[in-house]
Amino acid sequence: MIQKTIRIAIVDDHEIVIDGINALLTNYPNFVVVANSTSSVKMLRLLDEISVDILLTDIMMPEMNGQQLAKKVRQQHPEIKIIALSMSGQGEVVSEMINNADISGYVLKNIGKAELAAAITKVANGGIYFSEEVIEELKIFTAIKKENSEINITARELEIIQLIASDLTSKDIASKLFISERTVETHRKNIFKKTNCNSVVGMLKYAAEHRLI
Amino acid sequence: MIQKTIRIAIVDDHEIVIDGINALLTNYPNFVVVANSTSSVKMLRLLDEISVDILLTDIMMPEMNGQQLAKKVRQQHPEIKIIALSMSGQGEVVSEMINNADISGYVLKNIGKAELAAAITKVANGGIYFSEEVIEELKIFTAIKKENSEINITARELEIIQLIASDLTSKDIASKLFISERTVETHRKNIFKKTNCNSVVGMLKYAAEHRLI
DNA sequence: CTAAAAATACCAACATTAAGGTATTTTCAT
DNA sequence: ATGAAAATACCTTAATGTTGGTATTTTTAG
Repeated sequence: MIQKTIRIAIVDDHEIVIDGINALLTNYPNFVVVANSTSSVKMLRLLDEISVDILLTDIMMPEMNGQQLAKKVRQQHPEIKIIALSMSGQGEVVSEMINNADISGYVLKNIGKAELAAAITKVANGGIYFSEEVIEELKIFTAIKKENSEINITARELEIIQLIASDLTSKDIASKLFISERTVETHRKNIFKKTNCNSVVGMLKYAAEHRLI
Repeated sequence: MIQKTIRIAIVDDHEIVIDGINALLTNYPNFVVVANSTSSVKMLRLLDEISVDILLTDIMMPEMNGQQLAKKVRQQHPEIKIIALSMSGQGEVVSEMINNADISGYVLKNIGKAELAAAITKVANGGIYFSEEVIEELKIFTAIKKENSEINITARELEIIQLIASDLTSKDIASKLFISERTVETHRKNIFKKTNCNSVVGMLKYAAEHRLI
């Protein structure tokens, strides 16, 4: 298999990480890093001028985060393949990146030389690459999502949950939503039944676990 | 000022970061990186064999975290100066590192070449170096600590708070602690008064803000 | 040792919540 | 337009929580 040169751009708000990736990639002659930036905004401008095959981007960054950057890049430069390179790999973020920013890969920063090279090569050849841990997180997130949709908390109930979580009494909630206290009580009751709880604390835990608050 | 060579060891569970720091430091001829490891346990063994002036260590690591490593290094090699290099710089961790592991510096990973070099030089010459952001976090943490000590939640009350937070009723707590329900109610009352709350949710928020749970 | 702080326990009275109902009105998709 | 789902509202009873007390024992610091 003939390997043509793969042009890589790197965005990460930590200079150390950029230097690290560069150092990792110098061992591979068919990779060439053509752009580096600690600012996602600057990178977006750079991509208008430079021809790039693969964008390696961090997720948590100031100004513009990885999700926003990825979406813009997909719009403005659909030929560029994106690999997210993050510390955590939270299922929610991964899911959003896949569904809304159409990324081709997602790896964690504890990645080694060989794995990173493999990921880049695979994505450059039109494939996808997701680290083991990322896939795990995604599975967990998908399971939570599924459970949420099965339990089917209505929008109004969600609103009530969030108001309870912000320390309002039933009376407060009733007057805030211009409904009767009885109604709030009914919603409470239904929420408790649906979430299988018998106290506010339990409900809040449920809500936190299911990313409702 | 004559600069003698400074021997540096680097521990970070992310290969990328190690490579990055190495890359940053190659510009400075009086720094020499004598040891690298992605494992804190391995680094501890390495330090028995190699002579090192400065240990740059991550905080969040598997097996043995930065705090534990720093404490052991202080005991076994008191001549080695330690600089923590972390993503977040949470006040609590910083405080613990200073008070229990006697570190000489704490910088964040968004640090640039010049600042890292300055930090290492300063510490190598017997000084200390803490990033601006770290000092800020430390101030916030100290303020919370002070507020905590002023409000003076007793150990028993803290225990009750944590049991409430884990979704136990007063009755449950009473039987768990082998005390009367009345006593639990009294503790509850006192906690609410001290924290200026009038609901469990408010109390939990207070507890979360003040790092009690 | 002693005084202060903390933990313990109880009472009364009122407020709120939980859990069981039933039932009407809106909203929304077919 | 119509039937199902959601939101609305009310009732009752038992349980739990809140708030005001008082008071004894244990621990701890000076």
